[in-house]
Amino acid sequence: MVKSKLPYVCGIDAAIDVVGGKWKVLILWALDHGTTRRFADLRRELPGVSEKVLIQQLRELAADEVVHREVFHEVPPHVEYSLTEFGDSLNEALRPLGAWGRRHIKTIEANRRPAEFDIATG
Amino acid sequence: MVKSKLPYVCGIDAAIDVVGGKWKVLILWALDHGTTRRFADLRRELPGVSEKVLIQQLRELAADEVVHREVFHEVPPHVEYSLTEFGDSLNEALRPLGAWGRRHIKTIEANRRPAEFDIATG
DNA sequence: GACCCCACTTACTTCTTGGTAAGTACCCCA
DNA sequence: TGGGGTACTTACCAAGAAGTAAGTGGGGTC
Repeated sequence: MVKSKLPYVCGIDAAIDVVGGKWKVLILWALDHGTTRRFADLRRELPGVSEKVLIQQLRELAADEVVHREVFHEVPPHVEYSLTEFGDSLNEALRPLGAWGRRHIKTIEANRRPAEFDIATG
Repeated sequence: MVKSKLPYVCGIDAAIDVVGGKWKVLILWALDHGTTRRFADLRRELPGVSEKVLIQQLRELAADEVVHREVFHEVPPHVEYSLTEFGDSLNEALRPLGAWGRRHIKTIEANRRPAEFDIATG
């Protein structure tokens, strides 16, 4: 995702900057409805993400105050990730866009791979 | 902007793929409310965009059936860009996200430049 | 004839993002 | 003592998105 230059010229610009990483909306989705997840849980829920990138995006979301990171100093210690209220409001704002994408996902995919076939290649 | 791998795992993934270029939401905004614009108009309305990137993003939006490109074979010939109905529905779906970004733009900007000052540097 | 506008196209470079793979440090269990 | 789990960090590399700059080919204007 391409970062917009600051200052943002409009709200969408800013919002997409927050949400534009390859795995960020998926992380937001995984933490929806007040869900709490550990680092290793998220790894398992996002097949294909590397540890490096997952941490990177979690840190960025935390820096944006969208995700809350809490360390539990128990034995053994662990870390829990959840949405902040701010993150929750972001997820709400994303819902119409998600619905649009879901509604048109076939069209979008088709336009994105004009060289491929939808039928099985023999 | 980072492209998601196909097939998309959720609608947001797909939508952000359509809208994720650096200038795309700005183009969508410029063409909002049935507005029609020429290439040169858009260049002027998006200060900082290069011709190469503007055309590239217009072509991608057209390939996604979000933007309509019409050539007028008059003398002199020219080209007009406008939103399709599909693009219009996308803009509608983007509005809540835009409102969220606008509401929190100060917070987002502040979190995005922790090393800079908001007061003028002397 | 020189210059501007329109709508691009092309070649080259840089910068950012993400991916790969390995290492760290600590704990528990058998 | 070897293996597994937790939560990272680090270094290196590749792909792609965007930026720069120049060229194209038409027309119209002074």
